[in-house]
Amino acid sequence: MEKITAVKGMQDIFQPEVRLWQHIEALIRSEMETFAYREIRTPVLEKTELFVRGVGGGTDIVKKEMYTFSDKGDRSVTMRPEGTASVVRAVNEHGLLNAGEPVSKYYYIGPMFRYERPQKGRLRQFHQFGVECFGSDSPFVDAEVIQILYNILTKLKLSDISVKLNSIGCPECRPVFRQNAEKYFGAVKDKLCVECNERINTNPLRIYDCKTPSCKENITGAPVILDHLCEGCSQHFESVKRALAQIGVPFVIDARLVRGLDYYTRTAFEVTSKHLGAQDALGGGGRYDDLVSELGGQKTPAIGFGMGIERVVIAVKTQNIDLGLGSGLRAYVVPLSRNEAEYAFKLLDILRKADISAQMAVSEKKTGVHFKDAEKAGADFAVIIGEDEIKNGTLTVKDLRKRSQQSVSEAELAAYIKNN
RNA sequence: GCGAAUGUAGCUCAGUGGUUAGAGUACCAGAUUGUGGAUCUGGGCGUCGCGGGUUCAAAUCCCGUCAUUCGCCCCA
Repeated sequence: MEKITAVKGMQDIFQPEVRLWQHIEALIRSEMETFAYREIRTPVLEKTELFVRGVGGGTDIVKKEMYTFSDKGDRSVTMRPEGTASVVRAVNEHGLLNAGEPVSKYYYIGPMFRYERPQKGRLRQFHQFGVECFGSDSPFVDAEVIQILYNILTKLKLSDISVKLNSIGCPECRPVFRQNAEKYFGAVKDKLCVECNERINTNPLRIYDCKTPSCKENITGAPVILDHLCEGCSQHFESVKRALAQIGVPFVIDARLVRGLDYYTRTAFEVTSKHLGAQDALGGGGRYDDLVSELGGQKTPAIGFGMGIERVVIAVKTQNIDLGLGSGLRAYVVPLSRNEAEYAFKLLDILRKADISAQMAVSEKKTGVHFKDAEKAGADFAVIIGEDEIKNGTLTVKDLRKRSQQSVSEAELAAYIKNN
């Protein structure tokens, strides 16, 4: 029989790593609580049209990376490649932005799908934590959103992360920049790579982060978007910088930072880590003041980001960060022979009813092996019941970390374990 | 979509034409018949990714295929 394996680019997450996932998720939820964001859960499957219009028909995501297929009613559907479009759709569909709230703040955690060639930190099914804040164009909201991402990564004890910040302007100032850029790059056209030559007309911003050496050389001296910001965008950008400085979020200006999705305006940011591979962004996002209206809602300013959970996991693991995540198992109950098994099962129940995570040895083994098993299971204590214990009416509780043991009565057992 | 590397024991890997394919580690048993991070002794472990070809003989060479990994691209 041929073994059935997981689909390419999709992976199983299990112990001990799943512990880290749970920790990250719990941290996200508590952080969202303090920042007053509420969870939103949207379907994994959406009408294809949503992403074509939302993400942008010109992006690689839409052009070649979507899991798109026809359902039995011959409707084209797509497994979501990112979260923002879905949230905007949901929010429009249910009129959530008309509920009278000053701002509507949502977050989500869930799987995303992109049909790409897998490599380190890049999968076909990956998980994103994302935040979307609707209804305000205040720079404080930009700062708040960036702070959320920064806080979470910092609370995971990640070092060597850097927050990159840029403004890519708005529909008002971008055309001017575009003209200048086209003029500049047009002049040095033959020194740029093939792809960049295409970018001159399609998306000149992308030339700025091209890695081809000859392109890099010719970028020096090229017009920079930051010099072309209109009065409004410029002031906004300055305010965001001041707000970040005020709350102690360190950042660097990266005039070459561009985001791959079409919908961004003004603020663009990204957090990178040195501990990943070529895919070094842990998360990124920006402002999208026109997306809500482009998807049929009222004109609503908004900003958000997405964070790749797999990448955060990689970063935490390669930095060997100790987050103090144990197995969670406290007690391992060991009946030394069949004669004590029933009593052991009763003890197990006592512990569990006291909300103590407990497990019981179910096969007869040498005592030494039981201790090994208990350690392997990650238990803090082994509770031994043998002939002697039955005779004396006590239990032997061994602290596997301290390697010490003590006689404890049945009545004291739960309290003893809780207190040690 | 393009480029490169790698697929041998649960894990990490050695073995580049010649008997029954090895090591470390992990596992199991015992030394230690009720006490786990040490030592020693013994033990099991394999469709050598899959399919085909060359050869007296293939884990080893050739072709194909699949998978994984890393990079390009792109992005989380």
